[in-house]
Amino acid sequence: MRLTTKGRYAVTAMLDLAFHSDVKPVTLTDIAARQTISLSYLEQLFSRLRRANMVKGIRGPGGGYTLADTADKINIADIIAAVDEPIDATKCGGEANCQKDQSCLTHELWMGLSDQIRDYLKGITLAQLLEKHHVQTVAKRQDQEAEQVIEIHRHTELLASMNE
Amino acid sequence: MRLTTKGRYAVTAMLDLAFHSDVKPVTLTDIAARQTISLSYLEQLFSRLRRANMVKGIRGPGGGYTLADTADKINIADIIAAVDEPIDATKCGGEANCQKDQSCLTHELWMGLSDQIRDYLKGITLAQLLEKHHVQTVAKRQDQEAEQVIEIHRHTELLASMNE
DNA sequence: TTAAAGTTGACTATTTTGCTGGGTTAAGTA
DNA sequence: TACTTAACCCAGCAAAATAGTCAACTTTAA
Repeated sequence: MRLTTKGRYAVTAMLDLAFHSDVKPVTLTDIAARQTISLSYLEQLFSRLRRANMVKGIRGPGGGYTLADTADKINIADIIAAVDEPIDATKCGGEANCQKDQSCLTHELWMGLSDQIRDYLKGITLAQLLEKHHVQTVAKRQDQEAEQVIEIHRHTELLASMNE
Repeated sequence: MRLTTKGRYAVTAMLDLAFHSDVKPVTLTDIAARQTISLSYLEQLFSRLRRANMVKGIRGPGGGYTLADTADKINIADIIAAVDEPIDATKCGGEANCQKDQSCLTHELWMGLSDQIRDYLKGITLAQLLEKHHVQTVAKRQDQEAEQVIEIHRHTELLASMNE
């Protein structure tokens, strides 16, 4: 279990999704605007999230992403695991330096600790995070911000189409 | 609080140190041999650990490193914090993208989670890890292995000196 | 004094991050 | 049917982090 900015992005995006996907699918473009994450990077992350069956992609107009399950059944550990490479057998597995399994056992020590953190994060769901008060206030604020951005975007598009 | 291989190396090395430093200071060379971590990388890590007052360096022959405090007073969170860069103000702090503090509040959500993990790891000490049975068995096995390596090392040195 | 050990800094290679930009494909809508 | 909107899928790239190398220097026990 690693904890990096990549995982943070994924959790943030999933939380945004959980907050907005009740009514209709949410486009990555919207999430990108609200959370100021690049669209292409979001695509990469959601590609993994989709393959891990955390979200469902719906194509075409009116499409977007929805959670594959209810928010109370999606935990943080699974989100992070979905976007992170498994650290698979870093030096072990093969013969490499590790003579037989000796050095690998050292890793197991860390893994034990790592497992405990994983268990801890498994106990936290998106639903629990949504309940937090400040998450709601921030999300609402971001909605308002994003509307302005989309407004400007539409305006720009309009001007562009007039110049053609 | 990030969790990467860097932090894992540091925790592993500190645990090795805690296990061996009762009698006399432990050299990085020994830790490197036992834990198969490159000596130079260990030097970098211990440079930070020393500046964070986690360990004491003792120079000269018979020198090495010892814990700066007893094993029951050194927790995992502090070890990781010592070797990791603080993620200081990634995008926030300055004006950058974050309009005023809006986006920064999103980070606070994650930081809350991050703080909880930190608190959790603060509750785990080196002494607690040492008590675990399999840690002791592995450590002993590594001692035996390392002796063989040192044996071979001495043998090679001897041959080298004979060729001069 | 001298050699063993720690200490420091600069430098390199590799991997991971985060991102850009180019497409293709599926599904609604005019 | 044509067009649009979105997901999906690549290939590559720059910056950062990771992991390690090398060389010089300092301290101190023997």
